[in-house]
Order: sequence, then C-alpha cells, then structure tokens
Amino acid sequence: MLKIDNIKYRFLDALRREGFRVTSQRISVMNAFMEEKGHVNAEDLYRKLRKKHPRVSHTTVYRTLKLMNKCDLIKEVEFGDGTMRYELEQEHHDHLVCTGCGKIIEFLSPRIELDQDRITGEFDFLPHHHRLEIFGLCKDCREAGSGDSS
Amino acid sequence: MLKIDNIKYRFLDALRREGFRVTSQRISVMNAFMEEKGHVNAEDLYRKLRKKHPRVSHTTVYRTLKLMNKCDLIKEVEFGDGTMRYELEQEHHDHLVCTGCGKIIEFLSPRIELDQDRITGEFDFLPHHHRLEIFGLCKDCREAGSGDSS
DNA sequence: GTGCGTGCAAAGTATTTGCATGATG
DNA sequence: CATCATGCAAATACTTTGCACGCAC
Repeated sequence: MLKIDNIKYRFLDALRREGFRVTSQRISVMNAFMEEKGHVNAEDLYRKLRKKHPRVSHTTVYRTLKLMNKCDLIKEVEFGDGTMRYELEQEHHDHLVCTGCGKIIEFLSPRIELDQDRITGEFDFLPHHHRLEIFGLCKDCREAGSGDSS
Repeated sequence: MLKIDNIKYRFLDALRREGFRVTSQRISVMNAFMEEKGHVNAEDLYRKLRKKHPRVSHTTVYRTLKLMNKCDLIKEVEFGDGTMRYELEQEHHDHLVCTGCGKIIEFLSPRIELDQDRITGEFDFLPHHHRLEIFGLCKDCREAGSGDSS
C-alpha cells in the first residue's frame, strides 16, 4: 500500500508542480491504473474504469495516461499487439511475454546490460535506452497445454 | 547477387509448392523489397513501387508482404513507430536503432543469447524467440549534431 | 474455364484532435 | 472568473476486408 500511496502522492504532486489541474477524472484513471498489475492499454483501462466511474471518457483515459507518462510516473511499452501499454516507471527491467496467456514477467539482467555496452561500443553507437522482450511459454501454460488446448 | 537470386528462387518455389499463383504483382513486390536495405514498411514500399509499376496496388503490397512472411522469406519487425516493417528472414540478430536518422544496424551477440537462457531457466519459462532493440545515436548523428540540429 | 489474385473503396483498429461546455484554482 | 480539462465526434494513420473483374493454371 505504501508504494501505491507513494505513487498517488507523486502524481498529485507532479500535477500541482507542473501547473496541471487535479480533477476527479485524473484521480480515477490513476486509481484504476494502480489496481491493475501493470501493462494495461488505454482501451482496457477505459472499459474497466467506466463501470465504476462512467463519467470518465475514452479520450480522457488516453490523455491522462500520456500525462502520467510525461510526469515520469508510468512508461509506455508495447509488445507487438498494436496497442500502447503502460507500466509503472521504476528501475529498468526487461520482459518475458507468455504467448499462451499473455502474462508478463519482469526481469533484470545486469549481465545483459553490460554486454550491451560492449556491443554499442563496437558500433560507435551511443545507447539511450533499450528494450528486450523474450516471447515464449510460462510454466503454467506449458503444464496446462502440453498437447495444446483450445 | 547470388543471395538475391536465391531469395527470388525460394519465393517462386514457395509459391508453387504452396499452390499460390505466380503473378506479375508478386514478382514486382518481391523485386522492390529486395532493392531495399530491409526494414521497409508496406506504405514506403508501395510508394517506391508505384513509380516503376503503377499496376501494383496498395492492397497487394500489404498482401504480398504478409504472404512472403508466411512463406518464411521475410520477417515482421517493428520499432515502435506504429508501422510494421519487414526484413529478410535470416539468422537471428538484434537491432541498434538510431533515433536521429532512423538507421538500423543489425548485430548479433552470442553472449546475450546465452544469458537469456539462464534467465528464462530461472523463471521456468520456455523461450521461443526474442527481440532486443537498443535505441540511441549512431556515430554520424553524434558527429553531425553535437549541439543538435533541426 | 475455374478459382485464386487484384484493385477499389469501405470498414476496421488504435489513437489524436477541434471545439463548445464545464470545472478547477 | 479566466483557464485548463473534458467529452463528443470527426480526423488521422495503418491495415484489413468485401466484392466484382481479370488472369494464372
């Protein structure tokens, strides 16, 4: 809970600091986002949100997520399904994406990070950021559907 | 040239083998694709193609690229600009993406591949494929615009 | 000649934007 | 009470699809 409250505080603070207004919609979007496990896209968040807060529009969800992104509270990521997803901005990590159930596991590999520097050096390339996604099957999906299901 | 001819051969062969028809449009799209450095999207390819072969439509370019992809001749990749790009299907590699000029450098790091196995093992995850993109500035862009341009 | 491929335009996604209305600071 | 934020619908960007016609086999 502390972490969530901290984010909420940081959001309100960022809004005030940047001269943005604190509106009920922005609070609703942020709360809804925090209830997710992360890696939500705007459309899904909107659908879940409208049940509790029908007063928040489609457009506002998109705009608020972009805003939270600009405030460095969340980060845009995408896993090739054509939608922009959002996750909590935190220390850098990469993703395992289960192609069976869509589950996303975050991981961090200092060794990969290091090797990356070696490579960019080789090409005289100045790295800014990277993304690494490994697609495959998680344990549950392998156990569930060895012979495949569906 | 050998490599290109080999691809053309493989494409024609795949078409026949799969029972698809060999049409002038498909040949045109493939030729146009081969003239690119790779990492083209359908729209760009269509624009370049229509100059020489005005008889090939927008739709057919999309459809032919999908077809070549299904035949395992090319691969879909995307670098977060909202378009689907295509590159020659070949041994696995990753990408350095220059955010200055859009240049794409391919590289291969066996060490990263290895470390990846270690990680997926840790999470009991069965990897199928991965993608790694490092975004940053290439040598040329750094030299050209130290103080920034544009 | 049959059926797949093509081209056109229309439909379909995901997202952004213009503008009048409404709420915040 | 001046602005900024919102909601709606229209616009945009990329891609796919329905359908009648034409060409490969």
